Order: sequence, then C-alpha cells, then structure tokens
Amino acid sequence: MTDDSEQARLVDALAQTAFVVTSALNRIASDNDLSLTQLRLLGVLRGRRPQMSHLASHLGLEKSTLSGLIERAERRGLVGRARSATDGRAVEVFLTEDGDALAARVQGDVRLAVLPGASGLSSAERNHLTVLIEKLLGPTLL
Amino acid sequence: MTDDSEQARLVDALAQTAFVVTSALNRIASDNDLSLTQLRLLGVLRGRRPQMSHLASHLGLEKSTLSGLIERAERRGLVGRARSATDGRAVEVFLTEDGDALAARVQGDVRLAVLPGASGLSSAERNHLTVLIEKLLGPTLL
DNA sequence: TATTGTTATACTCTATAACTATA
DNA sequence: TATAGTTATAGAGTATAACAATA
Repeated sequence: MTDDSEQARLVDALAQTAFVVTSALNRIASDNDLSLTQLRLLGVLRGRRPQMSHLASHLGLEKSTLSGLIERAERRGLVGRARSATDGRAVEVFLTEDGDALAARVQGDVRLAVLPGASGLSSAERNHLTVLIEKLLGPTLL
Repeated sequence: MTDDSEQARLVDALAQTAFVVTSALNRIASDNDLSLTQLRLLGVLRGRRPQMSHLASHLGLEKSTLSGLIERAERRGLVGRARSATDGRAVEVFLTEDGDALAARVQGDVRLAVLPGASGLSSAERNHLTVLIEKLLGPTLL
C-alpha cells in the first residue's frame, strides 16, 4: 500500500469517527432535550465554576454567543450565574443541582452508547486503540 | 486497569477525537466560506447525483432542512437541481463545476490537516489505528 | 392514498458591532 | 484605555406542520 492511500484511509476513518461519534452525541443530547453545544457545556461545567470569558474560550465561542447559551440554560434551570467576588466585571457560571444530575445522566448515556462498538474489540485492542488515538491527538491536536 | 476505567478512557479518547476532528473540519469549512454541513454536502455529492429524499436520509436531515440547505448552496452556484426524467415528483441534485472544484480543494485541505498528527505515528501504527477504528465503527456504528 | 418536495413558522447556534460597567 | 459581559441584529441550520404536484 502506498503512503498516500494509507493517509487517505486514515483520514477517512478519522472523519467517519467524528461523524459517527458526533451523531451519537447529538442523539443523546436530543433524547435529553439538549443541543450538542449544551451537552458540551454541561460536561465542561461538572466540578468547575469558570468565568464567562474563560468558558467562552474553552468552548471556542464568542462571548456574545456564550451569553445567549447561558441565558437559555439558565432559563431552563440548568445553570446559574453569580458576580465574581474579586472582580466586579466578571460573572461565574455553575451547574445547578438539576443541571448536575442531567450532566451525570448524559455522561452515563454516552458510555453506554460506545459499549456495543467496543465489545467487538478485545481488551488488548481497546487499549491499543486508546493509546494510538492519544498519540495521534497528543502533540499537535491536528 | 479495570475494565471500567479502560472503557472510560476509550470513550474519552473517542469523544476528544470527535471534537478535535470536528473543530478542524469546521475551521477548514470556515476558511472556504462553508458551514460544516455544506462541507459534508459537497463531499457526499462528489461523483453522485442523488434525489433530494435520498440525500436527506444520507445526511440524516429532514427534507425541509435539505430544501433550505440546497437552496442556499444553489444561490451560491455550488449545486444545481433538475427534475428527474423518470419520476415527475423527484428532484436530482448535482455539483456545478465551481462546486466540484471547491469540493476538491476542501478534500485536499482535510488531508493536509491530518498530516502533522499522523506524522507522529509510524506507518505500522497508522495502519493499525485505521484497522482498529474500522473494526470499532464497522459492526454497530455506535 | 402515498410519496416527493417546498413553504411557513419557530427556535437554537453563531458572529459582528455597539453598548455598559468595572479595572 | 482595556477587559468582562450583555444586547441588538443578522444569517445558517434545524424540525414540525401544512401544502402542492405526481405516482
């Protein structure tokens, strides 16, 4: 096999992985009345209490986009906002009790969704796959 | 390592792969003034001339969603629509010359984007990774 | 009647630009 | 002046429901 077609096959496999995993995440989000972005938001907020600005850059969103996102999540009772005690301009975001419970449920759903696919691999293969992915993503992050 | 934490690590690696690859695809799409959905659309249309209904189910979209998507792509001169010769209800979609050229460029960009990450792996590792991903996605598709 | 596609409507996500308040 | 956040505006993507044309 030439290096070129190897490359193409890996690219296709990665792209397909992205679409399949994203589809699964989208379905899980939908089943819980969430968008994919809100699912990410809940995941990021577990155990954290970031400022709006930090959260925006972590999610790769504009601050105005995040304002809207948080506004809708807050209206649904999933997150709360509080003025920072040390910086009068800053606002901290946190999960409510309901939001944390939902985040926990969603995380469980995600793990369940991967189970059937993973069961086709041996334990050694799963570990090897994990290591290879980590090695691929590690240095340059594409 | 317990099976549970193995599982969690694989799930995390897959989710991270999805986000990283999706981010890269989004950036490439943006650089070419496309949305991620339009990038997918161009990829799917290369060398094909599907009906609206088939295209919608292939992309996992509602027919009304696809109508809007195609309408915008058509307005930009990337795709065309034509009534089916054999079924007066059906509409076929195809890439214009401009659309095909853009699709080719985008495909090249995607391959370039994966290069740096892939270069951290040996040829044998790349092939093994590809095989494992294909095995994971193959049977159940999550 | 069933299928194919479009249109109307509504909501989320997204960005840019203008604004307010604080540092 | 610079930073943190919100609001106004606009456009894309998405779905549901109602509709028209064809099978």
